[in-house]
Amino acid sequence: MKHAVTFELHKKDPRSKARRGCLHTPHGDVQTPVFMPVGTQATVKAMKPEDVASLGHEGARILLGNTYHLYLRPGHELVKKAGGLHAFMNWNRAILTDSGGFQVFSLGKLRMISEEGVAFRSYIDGSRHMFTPESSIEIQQALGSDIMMAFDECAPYPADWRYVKDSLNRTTRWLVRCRSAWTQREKQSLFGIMQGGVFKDLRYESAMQITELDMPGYSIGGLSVGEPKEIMYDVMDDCVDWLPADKPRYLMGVGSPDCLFEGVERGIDMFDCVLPTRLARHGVALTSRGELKMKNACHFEDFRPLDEECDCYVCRNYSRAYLRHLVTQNEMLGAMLLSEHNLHFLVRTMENIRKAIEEDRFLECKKEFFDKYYGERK
RNA sequence: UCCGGAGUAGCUCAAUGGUGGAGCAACCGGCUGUUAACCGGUAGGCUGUCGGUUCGAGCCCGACCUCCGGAG
Repeated sequence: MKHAVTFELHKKDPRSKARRGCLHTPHGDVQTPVFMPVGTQATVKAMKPEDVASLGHEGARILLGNTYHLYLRPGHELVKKAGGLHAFMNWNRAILTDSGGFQVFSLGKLRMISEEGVAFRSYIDGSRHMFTPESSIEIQQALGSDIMMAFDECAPYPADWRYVKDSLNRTTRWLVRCRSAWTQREKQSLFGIMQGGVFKDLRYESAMQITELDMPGYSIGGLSVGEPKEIMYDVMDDCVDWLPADKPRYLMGVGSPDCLFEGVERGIDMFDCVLPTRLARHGVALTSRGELKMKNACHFEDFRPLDEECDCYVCRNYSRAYLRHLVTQNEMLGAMLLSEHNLHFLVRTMENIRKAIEEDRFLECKKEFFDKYYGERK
């Protein structure tokens, strides 16, 4: 049977594990490596869908939505009545939904994990709920995303070896149940998630278990949860080798511009992260010369654009002085413009990376980026 | 002019006669499968002025200055 989402590998970088490919989805093709903006509550915060669609030169091709949040509000049944998440939020390109697994971890105190699933209380009204692999898939099928994520447990850092081992084994058993509950195979795909914390033997164990299930794609979960970056890079480096080359590899929750380059170099195809939009709402701009904290007084009288090398709508029309004014006054336009710029910056950076891989100069592209990003500010 | 009220951080206000605080603003930092337009830190003061009472006054008393309200 043909899967809803297939991966086509176009090219491999001769001097690193970086690769160039394409995800074919029911809502269009997604060129990889790709950064996926996060739209947890059926919206990329402070952005109109049409503006997300015109980010960079090619536009964002895929977004994230979240099972946990949409289940609680407005409820997946309502989204289904609306015609699915695409119709509900007016986004006709691809959507990937997270399973709610991460919330199991991040909403720590409100949950209770068992073999069956996770009992938790709503952070909104304290009401009691239960997520199981089956219910997570049922919700994601109601949402109608192109790529569903398996229901997993993202172990915290630090966590001891024994706990992580038990956790990853349960996550694999949950994956088997997710796969059985997955019925709309011609419309939706399901990715498995590798866990194992920072323990390489456990990562290997997890990889062997999930790859045996022959999923359409695999993600690396449980990283970027507080461990030092060097450890994350080291673990990731091995994880990728244990995943099949003909399937997409998705590093969940990453990242910052430097992490994107490090991930691509190690063979990651997909990334998502709240960082660019959250930083934007908190007054920080990502630029080719590093982060700019727009609340800082040094931008008061600076009439240059955020990034003189950027061709986004914001940089073509607004000055740092104006953006600082908006941000310090807590005007919503400040969050809107910085969100648009930051997402454009990451989407554009990924476009540059894809082009560099095609031209066999990924490592040069990376060095050039880092020299500027961490070099002297202008 | 008279009566009343009020003067404390840049602003709005706390502080039984016993080491003057908070919120906001300012300045700085943090944020990685969004409970986050959030969280944290730093700085900022001859308590309107001058006298008096008291061991001790932002606080009690007097005068003056300024502002607000009322009356005329």
